[in-house]
Amino acid sequence: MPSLNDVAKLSGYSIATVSRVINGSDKVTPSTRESVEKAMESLGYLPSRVARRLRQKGGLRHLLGVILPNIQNPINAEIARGIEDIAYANRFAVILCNSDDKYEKEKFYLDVMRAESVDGVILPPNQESNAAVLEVIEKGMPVVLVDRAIRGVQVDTVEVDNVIGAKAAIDHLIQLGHTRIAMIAGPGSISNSRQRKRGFEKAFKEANLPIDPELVRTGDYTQSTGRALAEELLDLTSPPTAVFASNNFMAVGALEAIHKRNLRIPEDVALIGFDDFPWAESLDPPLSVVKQPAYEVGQTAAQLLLDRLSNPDLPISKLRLSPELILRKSC
Amino acid sequence: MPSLNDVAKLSGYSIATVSRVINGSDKVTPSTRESVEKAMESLGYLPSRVARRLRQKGGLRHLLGVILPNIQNPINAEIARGIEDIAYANRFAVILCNSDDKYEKEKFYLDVMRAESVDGVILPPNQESNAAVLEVIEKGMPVVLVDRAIRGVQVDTVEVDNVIGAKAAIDHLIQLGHTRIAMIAGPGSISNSRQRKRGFEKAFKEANLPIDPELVRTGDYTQSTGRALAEELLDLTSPPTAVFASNNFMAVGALEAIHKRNLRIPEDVALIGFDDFPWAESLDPPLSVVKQPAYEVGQTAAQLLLDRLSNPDLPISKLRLSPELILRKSC
DNA sequence: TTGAAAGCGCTAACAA
DNA sequence: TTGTTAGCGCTTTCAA
Repeated sequence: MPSLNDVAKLSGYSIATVSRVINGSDKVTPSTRESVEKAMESLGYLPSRVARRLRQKGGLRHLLGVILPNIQNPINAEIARGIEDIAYANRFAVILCNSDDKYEKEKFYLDVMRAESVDGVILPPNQESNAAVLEVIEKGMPVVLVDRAIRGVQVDTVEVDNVIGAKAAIDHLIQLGHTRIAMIAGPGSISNSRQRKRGFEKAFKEANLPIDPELVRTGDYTQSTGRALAEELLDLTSPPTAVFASNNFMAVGALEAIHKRNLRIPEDVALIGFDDFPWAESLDPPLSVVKQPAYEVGQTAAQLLLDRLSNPDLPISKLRLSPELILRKSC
Repeated sequence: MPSLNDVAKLSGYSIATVSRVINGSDKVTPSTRESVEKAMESLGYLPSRVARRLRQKGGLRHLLGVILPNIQNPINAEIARGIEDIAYANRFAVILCNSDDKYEKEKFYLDVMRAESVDGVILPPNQESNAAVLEVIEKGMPVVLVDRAIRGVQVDTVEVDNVIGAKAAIDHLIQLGHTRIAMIAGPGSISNSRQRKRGFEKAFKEANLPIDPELVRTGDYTQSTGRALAEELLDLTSPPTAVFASNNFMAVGALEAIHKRNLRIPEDVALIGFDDFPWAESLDPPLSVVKQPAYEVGQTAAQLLLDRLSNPDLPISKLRLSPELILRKSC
């Protein structure tokens, strides 16, 4: 790979002048610029981002770090895409990692981000990783939290209003006349999961309806626990007439369980899930969901990070985007 | 961020010695190692991957570049995950980019990869980008192609046997007694799409069945063209009794079109798609598909790249993994 | 076993 | 407007 030096030699100018041409300095004669550019062209020269990052301590490195639980979850893919589109528009590249919500992986990748001196990191922290995230923030790394919040620090955050989203779903179910509404909740260690449960409870409270603790089960956001817990629920002597699943995978699991028992949806059991996905419409029946604006979450987070990089003194933003209740045929 | 120098000062040794400790050289006294490690610990020192990449021209940079069309396609997410799991196991980080199959984006990201001096790049080339990909390969960058092949170079490639996969689907349909089988094909510019069409044709040929050109339509791998083309097909005076869609999105689009006309599946129209996805089982009816081993493709490609890095003289591998026909309820 | 010093490719301060 | 030079954090000879 040709270096600055090669270009300098070929063009007959110094490396400083070549550097100026690259960086678009206006202190270069047009004719100089032209011959330098010609030299770069003929060598197929490309400035090394690595050398640049090493040197230019103040400036932008044009590299973002993104750590998500699992890119195979459409919600994460949407967030990643939102981030990447903003990044690309600003000529940033993205190091994307999957943490599986495992502390060890998240810590490893956080270290990678530091070691790569990325400009900033976007991630949804989980409870266990808070310490590692906190440490990175304290070390001065710009961080934007998405989807999940963290306590004890002031840091840019883009969340979805999970309480409102869950409440809207339950409100609708109650309006439909349901009183025995089950919730397949997510892990208590994840803040969005706790919030969705709170929305569930709030809806009951406002409607002056009692919650049957037997109808509230906790899964781990996978399809298999969704199925298993729905089966438990349907086995109850007094089973629920409606089920609210706290994420996309568990909703599909619940759907499978209901089908397996040949129950009609929504006549025998109504079903509503949190998280929309490209095939929700084509399910049997088309699944009603609370749709989070995941793509916008990604976009907003990336923009927030970029803004912070160009202006570190900006006040901290804590954004909360609104989910949308999409009624299809399952309730 | 603390540097080598800081550690050297604190520990009282030179930067060379500290470097040796970091790199696990055996030419360091245990007691020296211990005090250096203590210094690193107390400073929270992390070697800069950037500086290391700049200096160490021969060695591994522990950074991979991956360029995929769109991470929101589950197939790409699976490939990405396969790559990442192998990368993580070997302590590599991954720069992941979405090209949207656009030449401009692919070129930009290819430049980024060079500029970041990644160890190697994994990508599915599209026809237009071949020149850019070829250039990168010629510049000496290790490249592994996935999913799509390229002509005119010897380069490591991991493909899926699309011809066999498509043929298996059509064979099955023919066995079921179908003769008017439609194909919703993908763009001719993408090699896997051409291969799937070839599989379709081959099945007809072997069965001594004529292909009605009216039943072969070309879409662009999106849900909307899948729907539109399926509608065209169903509007025919002599409509098909079975439809084969060349990818997941178009299959779902076709499913929607069939539902919209209240046709029964598979009684009125049988449907089979290429590409499996997490919700195919929960569709109405559960969708029969040709499943590509996308996760394995990713894993294999990453392993191939890692092998090549550690041994550049390895012979070129051209692997072709087998897809699997998964029969559910739609045919 | 350890250290001094060169240099990877670049930016930026200073000089001319 | 252009060039010289120091130095970013590291690895790697070469010497001690």
